[in-house]
Amino acid sequence: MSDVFRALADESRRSLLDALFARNGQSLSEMAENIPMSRQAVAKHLAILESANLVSTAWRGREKLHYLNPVPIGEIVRRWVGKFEDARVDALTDFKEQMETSEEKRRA
Amino acid sequence: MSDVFRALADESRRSLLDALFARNGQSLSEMAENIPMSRQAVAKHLAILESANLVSTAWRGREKLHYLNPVPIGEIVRRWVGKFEDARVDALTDFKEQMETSEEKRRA
DNA sequence: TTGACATGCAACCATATAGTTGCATATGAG
DNA sequence: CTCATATGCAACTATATGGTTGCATGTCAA
Repeated sequence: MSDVFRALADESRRSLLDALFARNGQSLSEMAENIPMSRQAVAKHLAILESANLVSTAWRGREKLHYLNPVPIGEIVRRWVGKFEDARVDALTDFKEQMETSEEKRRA
Repeated sequence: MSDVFRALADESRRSLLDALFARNGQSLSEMAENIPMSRQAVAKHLAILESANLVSTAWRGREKLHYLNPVPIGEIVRRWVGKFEDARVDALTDFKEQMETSEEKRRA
């Protein structure tokens, strides 16, 4: 999971995911053409996304095709983000109560 | 949004969020006691979380209390992650179709 | 007032990260 | 076969990041 968060932390990588979202199954050089970065840099980013399981790859001849794999993102949402989402109301309630308490203290 | 992703990328920061989830409204030194890191390092992490709007703070006397703010996480889920989640079936379908196509090519 | 406690600020360090360039290798086309 | 294309690998650089220590500032309590 840590790999997924770190992979998503970089803007370039997120735009690569966006590019695959717009058109799935692109080759490396194809993706490198549409981003102001060297092919090698793009290859590194894609390798990171691949090792985080956010993209899957398949060779077709000498081309390496890249496919979006949204499953890990969904897992993160369910396992980790969902926890905090559920806590929303309680957290805000706690916060307000705390503010009121300290307000009383201040006045006292 | 970029700030949120980068804030969540670090394991230490995620465990700080976990700590606040376990008990909301902790002070800096309180949080620093429960993590093998200097108080100053924890302060930096909390500042990053605060500027990403993942935690809110309130002063009570000389203590700075930290509160979980799950709203940005929810927004990211809806605006960005949700997009890829919705694409799941299509992406996998595209992938399979592509695999079959290349398989046919290979056999031909 | 004085001292202890909570936080802030700044300098510094080691390593990780994002990017580059150059060259090697493999595959498809003519 | 030969050449252009697609990717991989490796070395190198600059900057970002996560951490440290030391000292300054501010607030509560005796």
